[in-house]
Amino acid sequence: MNIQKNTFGKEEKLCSEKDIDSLYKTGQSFLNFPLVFYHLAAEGTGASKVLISVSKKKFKNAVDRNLVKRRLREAYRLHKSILSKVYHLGFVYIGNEILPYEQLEKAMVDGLQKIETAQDKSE
RNA sequence: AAAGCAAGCCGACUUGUCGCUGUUCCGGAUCUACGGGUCCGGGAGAGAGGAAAGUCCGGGCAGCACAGAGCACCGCACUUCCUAACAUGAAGGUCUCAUUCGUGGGAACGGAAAGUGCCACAGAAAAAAACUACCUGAUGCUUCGGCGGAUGGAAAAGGUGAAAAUGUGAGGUAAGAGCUCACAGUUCUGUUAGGCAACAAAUGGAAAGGGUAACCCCUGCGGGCUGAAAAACCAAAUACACCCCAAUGAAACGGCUCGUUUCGCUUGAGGGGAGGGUAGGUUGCUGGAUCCUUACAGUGAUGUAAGGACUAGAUAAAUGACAGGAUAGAACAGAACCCGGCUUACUGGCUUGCUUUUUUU
Repeated sequence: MNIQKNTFGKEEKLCSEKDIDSLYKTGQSFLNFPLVFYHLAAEGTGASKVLISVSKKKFKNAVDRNLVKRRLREAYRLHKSILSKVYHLGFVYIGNEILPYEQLEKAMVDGLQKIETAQDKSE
């Protein structure tokens, strides 16, 4: 059990168009199948903000997109304590099939750890 | 009992842990114009569908447009009814296809006697039909027996075709013909009894030169355009244009003056005001042609009355993850302003009706 609560409220979601633009243009990215991670160190305090994207091209039905997004959100919620700083993050799902939660969780953990080490190096 | 067909209904359970979005209550902090608002913590309770989908029709609602009328364009087209409205709704009629003869499906169901066009192939001819064969038999020729076939008649026969001028029989005729008659069929129409009506039965009269309106067209009825990314409100920084104040000017170089350069003096440095409304926020937004139950009316769609209920309101978009139990890793699938209908997708199950087979009485 973490001391910190594993919440995921509205203030942890990346909504502003400006922030999304800057994340895609100036942020760094890498692939950890089935996810592409975008990350950018954010200023200020508070919680990291997260953007989750599942393409309409890959999943035609809204139900399928929602399922994948929910699983990704759950995986992030349970493992976000890996991050030590404040970031703007973007997760883009590029798989062609709906993967079980176990695989998504593993990919999420690896990805978050990579972000952490990459940011340490750049500083 | 099993199988098949049709119609209708249900559309998924439960325990624990963590988590998400509204509502409401309690406590604390903070702001206040004392109405309340914001934030934090905790409790309670609520939280996707029968199709939420496709966006195919119709309406509410909103904005814009709008004297009136006509044309064009688009849609609809048997009858009556229901409805806020529509029909692709209900009930019925007609035609048509299938049939186990019970019934079920389909209809692109106003007009071809307003006009135009078209009717492949075949056929003489596809709309005012003469090819063969039939009747008539001029002039001419003749061995006086006839030969020949102009002209005209004729839709009865042949063959072609999806379709050839209503069918059969009789009379009639030069040969024929609805030319006449009998029976039958088609269209229009009068009367009588049925039905609100479409229609349909009997009976009388009239007419008949085909199909195609899913070629154009004609007739009748309806339709303003755009959709919640509509619309209303609040509104920071930067930039933009406007108004006001403002001049023997301003800025750069320079320690200062002169000077030089640039800008301004109709085009405005600087200050102020008031705009529009981009990021974002609030309203729209969920109490409604609402849902449930019962009774009554109706064949039915549906309507009326009474009682009860409040039942998502998100904004990158809330229902998930893990572990366990029950046949079990359960189909199609996720609200986005709201409602009525239609269409399409589908797991498992239930109910009703009909048919067939078997068993029992």
